[in-house]
Amino acid sequence: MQTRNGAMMNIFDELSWRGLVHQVSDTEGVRKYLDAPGQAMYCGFDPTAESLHIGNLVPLLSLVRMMRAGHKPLFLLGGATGLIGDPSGKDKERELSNQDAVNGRVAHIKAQIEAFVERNTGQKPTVVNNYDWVKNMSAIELLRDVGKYYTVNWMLGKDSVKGRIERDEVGISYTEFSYMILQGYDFYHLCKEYGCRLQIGGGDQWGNITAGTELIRKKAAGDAFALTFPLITTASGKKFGKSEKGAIFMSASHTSPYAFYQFWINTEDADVVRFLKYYTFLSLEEIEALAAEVARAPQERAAQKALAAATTIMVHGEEELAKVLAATEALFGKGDLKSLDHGTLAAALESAPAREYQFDALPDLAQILVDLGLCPSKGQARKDIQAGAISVNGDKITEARALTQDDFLGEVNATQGAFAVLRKGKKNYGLVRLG
RNA sequence: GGUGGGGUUCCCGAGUGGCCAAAGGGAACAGACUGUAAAUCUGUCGGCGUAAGCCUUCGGAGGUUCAAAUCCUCCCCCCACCA
Repeated sequence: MQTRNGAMMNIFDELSWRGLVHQVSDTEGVRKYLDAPGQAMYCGFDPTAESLHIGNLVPLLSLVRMMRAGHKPLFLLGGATGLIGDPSGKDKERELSNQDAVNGRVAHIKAQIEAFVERNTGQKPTVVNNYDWVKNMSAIELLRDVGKYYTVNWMLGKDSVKGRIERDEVGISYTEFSYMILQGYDFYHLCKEYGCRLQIGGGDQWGNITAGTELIRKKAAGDAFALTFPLITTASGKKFGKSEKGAIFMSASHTSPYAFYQFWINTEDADVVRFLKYYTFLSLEEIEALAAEVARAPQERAAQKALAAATTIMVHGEEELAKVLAATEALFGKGDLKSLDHGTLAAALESAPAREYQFDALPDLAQILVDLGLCPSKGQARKDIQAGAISVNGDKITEARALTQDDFLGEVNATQGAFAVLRKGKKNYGLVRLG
């Protein structure tokens, strides 16, 4: 990234104008640290699910930005810490995950990070797993070589712990209480092995990160830095990253590229410029131009399209984006659904729910809507039909009726392979096939 | 350990024997308007049923009653104050 006068911009300053810097332990120290190329920094990802979700995108992307700026970030997988459970931001004790599950998730997330980084930098990332250095640590080592550097008094002052102790009905187990010293040790370990002196993370990670900077200061007699990101919220106050259907995952098997794209394209005007800064590599100038577009012609949604395209390419690649755009054009374009090329239509609906029936054993429409997951119950389906929320092949229907031969598109004269497109509201599609 | 107050449908919260599938608000879904936005207005919001109606639900288990979210008994959990 360059400044307006052409000089290379310090990556720290870039993160600042993008609005990604929340807290820094030593602003000048961090800027200086990042001035020289080839510096190491890290961020941890605990394996709480099989796939990362877009809540992980800011930290992940920040490490990628570091890499693109010539640094050497470390992507840390919490194979060990994931077994303990981070109390940060949690108001009650977590169930322990079983080890096989954690190992499985670590493998998935590792592959995911590698693919993501290679797509966006052309280089292989350095992925480390804290299980590798924690698994053989003895209790004596932990207590003598790590625990001795932490006073309980200091630990009790951390928000993650304080919140749980003040509410005595929840409490905190010794296990979760110890989480911060493990994460602290990670930082120390990476400092020693890779010369890593900067850890970044979400706003709730401040306590854990400073547990590391403390340990490094005391044990290694050197400085280390902490940087956290702000909590991302939407203008209307909703949690970012959740659609009505749940979290938006980065893996195509958890959230289809189509759904992923749709999530971003639906970003509110009031959020879109901010999100372009957070979630794309676009420059300040490019983003300012898009902001001007939003002000001039909001109905064009140029910024939303740019945001959705950039994030989809970043996570799923160009090829997937092309497919998603074709599907979006087919489903939201001006044309008549029925006149669309059937191949295009079928491809567009690839990730929509689909059911196959025998023509002479077709259930009633309400049941089909329930089968497709478009409506939660037959009663609700009937109400939706009455409310005019349901359309068949793009034609709105207002009373319950059975699907007839005329409703099916595809090979004429053949019931085999023919299909009908059901839609609820503007955005929910389902496919009925005859088999 | 003592005393007092509670646990209601996704969330908050009203309801103290029939008029209760249960007020109101929020969330959610849909319709209108727009731009696959926001705001606003409208409708829906336990299940089955075209409907009449039936079934399931008010922390849990029993009981009283023609009838219980509402009364009684026991149990579980939470909150507040005191010790």
